[in-house]
Amino acid sequence: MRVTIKDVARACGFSVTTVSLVLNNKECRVSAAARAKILKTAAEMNYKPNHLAVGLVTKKTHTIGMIVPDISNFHFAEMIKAIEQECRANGYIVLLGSYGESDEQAAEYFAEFIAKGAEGIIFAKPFVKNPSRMELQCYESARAAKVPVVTFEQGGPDIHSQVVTFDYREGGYLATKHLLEYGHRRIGCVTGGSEMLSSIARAEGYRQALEEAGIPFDPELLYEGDFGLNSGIQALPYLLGKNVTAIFAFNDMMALGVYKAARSYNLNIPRDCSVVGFDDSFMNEILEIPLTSIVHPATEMGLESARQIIRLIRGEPVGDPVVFRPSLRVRGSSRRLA
Amino acid sequence: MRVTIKDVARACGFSVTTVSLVLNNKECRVSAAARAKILKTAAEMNYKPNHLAVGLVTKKTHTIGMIVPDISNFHFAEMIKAIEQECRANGYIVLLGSYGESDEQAAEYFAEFIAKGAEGIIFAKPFVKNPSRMELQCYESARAAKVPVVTFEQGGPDIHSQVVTFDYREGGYLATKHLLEYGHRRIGCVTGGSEMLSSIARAEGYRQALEEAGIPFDPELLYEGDFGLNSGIQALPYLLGKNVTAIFAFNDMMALGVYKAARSYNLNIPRDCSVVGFDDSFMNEILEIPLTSIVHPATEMGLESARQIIRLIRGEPVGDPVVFRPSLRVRGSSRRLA
DNA sequence: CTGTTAGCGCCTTCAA
DNA sequence: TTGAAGGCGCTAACAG
Repeated sequence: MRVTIKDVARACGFSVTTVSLVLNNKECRVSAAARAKILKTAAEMNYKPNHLAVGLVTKKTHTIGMIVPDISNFHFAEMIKAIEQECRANGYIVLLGSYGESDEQAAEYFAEFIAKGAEGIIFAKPFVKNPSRMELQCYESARAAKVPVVTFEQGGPDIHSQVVTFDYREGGYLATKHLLEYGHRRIGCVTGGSEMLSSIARAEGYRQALEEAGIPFDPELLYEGDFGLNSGIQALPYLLGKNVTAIFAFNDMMALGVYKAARSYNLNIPRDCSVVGFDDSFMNEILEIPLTSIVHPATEMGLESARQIIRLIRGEPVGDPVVFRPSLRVRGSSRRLA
Repeated sequence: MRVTIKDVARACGFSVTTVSLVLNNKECRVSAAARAKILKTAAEMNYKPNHLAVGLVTKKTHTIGMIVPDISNFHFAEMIKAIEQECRANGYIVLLGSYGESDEQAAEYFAEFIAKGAEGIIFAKPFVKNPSRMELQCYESARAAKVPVVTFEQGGPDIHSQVVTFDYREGGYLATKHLLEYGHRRIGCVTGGSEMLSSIARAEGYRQALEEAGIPFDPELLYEGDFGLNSGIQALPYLLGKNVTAIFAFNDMMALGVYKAARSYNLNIPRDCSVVGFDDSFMNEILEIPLTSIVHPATEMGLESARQIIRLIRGEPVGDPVVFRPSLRVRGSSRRLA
């Protein structure tokens, strides 16, 4: 098959040990002449170490697992890109898995990646109020295998992970406050799943802003979505039926759904309805009516998560959770009421 | 560390061999009682085989490498998603690498994935007229290691890969013909790199359609882009300066750039200029003026590439290159001239 | 300075 | 029906 270290050793008349020493740049011992000769023959024979064998003995695979719900979602695609680049820059290779809606699938990937020797796992799974057993099992198995994990939210007290997160509550607050300042009083929301902590946090920010403005909270103005395009499409008629003048979509994808639905109803954004999104994906600038949105920096968060997992792998100190702060980017989709 | 097969063997009083036999479902030998007991203790101890060790001896890692230029690009994100799902369904895990513009980076990933024991590689790298040495080296090293490769274009005769491709020429032809049928006579193009075969093919289709319509080809109407948003932004003023009435962008991303630029010039699509894209990403339907585009099915092509690489790995027959045919999806961005 | 000897965790003949 | 022994390719003590 492939050329092994043994072949190289035989070819240049040294022992396997010496060859290994040289090829791994162990500075110690070994004469310059031997080193040169070994390097030369290894190169000539196009020797490449078998990482499986190396990993088996060193316990280092230079591999990081990354598990996301959906690769084709803008936010995760950007994040994956940043993670992959940072990992590469540090000599790590990325194993990729996506689980869609399935906790079970996520847990399977978790186990699989650990079995494959991943030295760390970046796990982009939103926490819900009551995590499933499958989900807890992920963290449990990682702990047992001493594989560090980075998540994008703070889990419960029994969940051991380094956290790189975002102030979703503040994001919800900023978005709502912006619409309030523009004179809107009936503001609809397209939320994420009702059990999802990051969605609940946005909703809290929304309520707080309303409260500060002295506007009573009306649960009818919340339409429960799932962060997918269709949620936005379905939310628009519902919310317009509630006489909202503005819609805060808990992510950009759902805001795009609102856009799409608006076209089919012959409605004009922002004249007939203001829209604020959440994520600030690059599409927002390209739309005919650019989308006002909360900046949720996928690239920076991905980068930071990669940095953290690498520090953990190296046993370097990692400090407190990293919390990214939201900011608001105002564009044409939100309009000041007369 | 983790529990090994040896631990399980000791715990249930059988030999490592027997345990291995049972855990790998080798039907032969082993009493039902032994089998049951072994299975039970393995589960209790939460035994998970170490894939590195398994791979070292079986030469099977159940891993497939996937190398793309840019993860966050719609087209590749969708493709990656499909590949990941198909691989998972067949018990393969995906290693992900992106190389941006760098042939060297691509080659590094290639070597790295092979060293990590990838059993096959899906390589989404557009071919250029004169492939660099780094690039040829990728295929060479794969051949040497007997690792099958799937590409999305037909390479030269010395490039050994299974091909899952698309009729780019026909795509260029259809897009152009559509605009001609709508009465356009000066049709600008935003192309990809001038050396890139798939861009050249689109341009050939464009020329053929013009020729059939008896319109002389004017090289000034080609603006050389790079498949990125900015190319489209820059192309618009250039092409309008050449008095085109329609623009055929060689991918959707550049078409979006044209959209964005159009807004800043206060131009209306399709009134002032028709636009046709290429890829038909899901955004096209969401735009205020939905984008007419050539359907370039990322999901299907990704799926097929995964199927092919798996067949190759299994040593199953794979037949001729798979060629996807383009179709045109007409939407609001192209307009019939009076 | 260099080679010998043990494994890493697992699978697989071969022998019992 | 089961177990012992060897080896995958490599690193790392430990000797020379």
